Amino acid sequence: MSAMAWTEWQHLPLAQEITAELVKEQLDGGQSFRWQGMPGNVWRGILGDRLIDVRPAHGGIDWRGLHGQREMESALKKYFDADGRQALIVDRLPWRSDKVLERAIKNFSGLRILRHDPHETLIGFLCSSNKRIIQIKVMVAALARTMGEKITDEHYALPTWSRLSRATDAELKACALGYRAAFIRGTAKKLESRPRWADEMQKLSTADLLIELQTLPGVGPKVAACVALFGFGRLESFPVDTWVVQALASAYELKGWKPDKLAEFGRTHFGDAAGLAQQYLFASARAGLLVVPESVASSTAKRKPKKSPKSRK
DNA sequence: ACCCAGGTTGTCA
DNA sequence: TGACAACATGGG
Repeated sequence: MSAMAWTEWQHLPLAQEITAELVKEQLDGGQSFRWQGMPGNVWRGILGDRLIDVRPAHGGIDWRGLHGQREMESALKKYFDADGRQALIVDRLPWRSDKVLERAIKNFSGLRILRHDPHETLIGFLCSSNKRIIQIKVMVAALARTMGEKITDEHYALPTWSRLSRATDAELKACALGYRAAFIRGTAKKLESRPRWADEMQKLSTADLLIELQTLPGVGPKVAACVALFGFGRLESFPVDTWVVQALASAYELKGWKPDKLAEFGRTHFGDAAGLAQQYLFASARAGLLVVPESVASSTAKRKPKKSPKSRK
């Protein structure tokens, strides 16, 4: 394809207003690894085999896509929760009795869990261990460029599990996955013969889904929780990563708790939208905006200040 | 040069 | 079960 043929910009109303900062947090804050920032608050991303631009606009978002791509608007409506279903769910969180959560929600008011494709989510988070978000994006883009279908000269869809199962050592090496290459290949070997794996897993309860996902190589409790949350829309799934460990330790006085215990705390304390709560806490912690209760603040104030991980991104 | 990164796995008590 | 190092790679 020589020149990209874009449609005209079109408007998609969203049930709740969205700011440029929220769009950035949602598209580039660790939920997705397939968007890149462009001039003018525009974000260019790949949804399946579609190349799409979006930008915040009054009352919703503006978007455009390449001519000939199918079902772009319906895909975006689902992706951005245009109906506003999550607003009702956020209100069910225990923010009335939880000052930390209340503040975290206010910090990123309107933040949503994007409804991603399971395949894309699984690939992304298989690459996520011991990597920063920016580096995960590089690895995922390399996988697409090396083995995916071309959309434009610069944009590629993600490869299928069937294709990934046939990846050569050289192809995987070119993606700079490190030890994660074995995760991708191992999971590909298990899923290449299950083209309907996502549909099959969607039928499972969330508890069973998490167990099923963890049978895949490279998928432990945290990656499974992320895939369930972002890829399968299970808003009760509560991923515990390094940021959440820090956040819960400092703001909820849960120092020394191990991840599985923290996950249990998250599920019971935050309830059926624990994953949404997690995302507000995650975003607030990364932005250095997490509120620490007085009792904790006073007890830690005497300790020598330790370097906060927020200085890097 | 050294430390860390949206963790998982294998290996020892 | 539970703690702990190893794991590849890149950036600060």
